[in-house]
Amino acid sequence: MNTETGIEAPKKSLNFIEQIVEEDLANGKNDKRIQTRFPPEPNGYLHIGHAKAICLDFGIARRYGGICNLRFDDTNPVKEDVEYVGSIQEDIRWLGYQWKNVYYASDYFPQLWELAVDFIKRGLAYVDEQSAETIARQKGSPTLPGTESPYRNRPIEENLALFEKMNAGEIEEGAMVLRAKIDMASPNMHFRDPIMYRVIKSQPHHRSGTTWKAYPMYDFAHGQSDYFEGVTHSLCTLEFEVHRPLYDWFIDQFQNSDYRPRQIEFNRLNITYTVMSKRKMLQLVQENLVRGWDDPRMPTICGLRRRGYSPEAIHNFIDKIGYTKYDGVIDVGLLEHAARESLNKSARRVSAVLEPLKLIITNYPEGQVELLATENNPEDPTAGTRQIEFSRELYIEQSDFMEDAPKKFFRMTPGQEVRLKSAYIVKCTGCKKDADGNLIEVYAEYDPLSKSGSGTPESARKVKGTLHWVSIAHSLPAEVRLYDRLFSVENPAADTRDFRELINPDSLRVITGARVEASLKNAKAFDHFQFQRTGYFNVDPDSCAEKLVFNRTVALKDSWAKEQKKA
RNA sequence: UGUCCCAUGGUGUAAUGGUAGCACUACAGAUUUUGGUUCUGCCUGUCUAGGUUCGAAUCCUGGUGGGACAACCA
Repeated sequence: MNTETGIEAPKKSLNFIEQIVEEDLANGKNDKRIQTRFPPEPNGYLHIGHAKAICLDFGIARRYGGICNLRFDDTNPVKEDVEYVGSIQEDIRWLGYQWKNVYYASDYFPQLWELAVDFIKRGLAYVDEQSAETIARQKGSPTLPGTESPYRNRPIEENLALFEKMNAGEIEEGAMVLRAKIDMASPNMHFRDPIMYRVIKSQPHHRSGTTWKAYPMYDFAHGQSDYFEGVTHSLCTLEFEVHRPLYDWFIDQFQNSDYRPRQIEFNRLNITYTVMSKRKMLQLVQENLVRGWDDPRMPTICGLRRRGYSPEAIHNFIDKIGYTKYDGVIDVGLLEHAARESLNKSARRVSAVLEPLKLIITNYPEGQVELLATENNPEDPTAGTRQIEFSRELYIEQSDFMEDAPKKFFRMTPGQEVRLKSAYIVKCTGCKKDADGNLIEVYAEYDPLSKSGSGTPESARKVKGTLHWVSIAHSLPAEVRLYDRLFSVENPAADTRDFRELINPDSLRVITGARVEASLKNAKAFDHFQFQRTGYFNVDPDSCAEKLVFNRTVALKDSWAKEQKKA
């Protein structure tokens, strides 16, 4: 998949929604028009679950030559904020999609009002002035029918007058609502005279200000908005399945042509070791349990972006998980795999030593500096090479040295040869410790004939291990942030404990003393790299010339670590 | 003692009445100047009981298990 040009990868089989769309097309439904919409409520940042919906909504339109509009579902001024409108648009664009039009449900307030008035005039709606508690009680339960409101058969003129008052500011919040007159005994709870309008006076609307005091509810606004816009396929998640009969009912009351939008529900995205609810994410942010909506541990689009995920990685992931009606939980390993798959092809390989240990090449001339050529990306022949500095004093990774090593330890240990990546083969000769037995430095001798790429028999020698390194004098200090899963249990949502108690205390580990190669000096925010043998990293926006800051997107697979765990 | 939805290896997803396949994971091996990548091999699956059919993962019925619905949220 190429998100830049919008070319989708060829697919072997259709998901159930694509099948419906193709059938509709084959049957000439809606004049063979395909129109979808992405309808976020501007009350939070988009997350990977939204990305799944975005890929479907925009993807269907793109694939079948239709259009997809962005519609902000802003019918509740209490919860919504302009703050989110911009970030939502930015995230959609970043994913590689462009909407045909931007709409706001609030743009339809006049039309919806007219429609509601029409419902009243036709005896399909009434103003109820009971309290929320009373209305809830009368609703019955899923197994018990409800009872009718005493206001249910109010004269039409009275309903019209009260509805006007609701919007004129003459009625207090909670004092009156407009309800559809359907069936209080319906086995579907949503048919028990659902609320169409409520009064909100405490908060101005982010777009319409104080023009309106009565605001439509989701069930009355959403389907009608779809209808006004000409949506043909209204795709949403499974929890709206029970709403569909009501969605259809409202439209049945006024539609006057063959056209009608069709709601289709698919499964929500759940991923192990994270939470996908806006409410919980908001809590994480507000209670400073993470550093913001774009904290790299968050499953938000901006968090994943800051973490170093590419749009391609997210598309790869979404393609792998598919769309069904089965409500499962995706292994976060699949998301990580998608990141590696994408970054492996694109990330420039660089040397970075996270936990430095001094290595002295005792037979290398003091003061000498050599420039060595090294590949930028072995997976991409067009990526070319660059020069790196080699000298007598280097840093290697602490974990790459062991004084008493097991047989399978193919790294630096006294008496064993290893290759220094793109440089020489060296043989460890010993190490030095302080009075407390702490390792200070390691010594090795290099084989001058073994220079990488020199073509000598010595350079072609088979050596078990290859280590990454940086020249001390030429390396740059850096802060490196290592992330792990935010939660320590697979499914925080299913846990009985408060989700905040389940946060992984080691989800962020900051390394301040890392050393990286000189070529990273001018790396810019969001540039991504592979730190050789370690993982994929990108430059955090906190980074500056004085202090480079990197985020670990995802570690490389590590079969040595696996081996050690077994032991 | 309601309505609606769902059930295929550990996870996710195909097969639309005709050989249960793919991806991830795990495991084993080959290659490798990243213990990465790549390649090969391999384990594991149709919730259950009936029925229809020459033939059922697929259609029907009953069970079992899971989920959604009782906001003046979306």
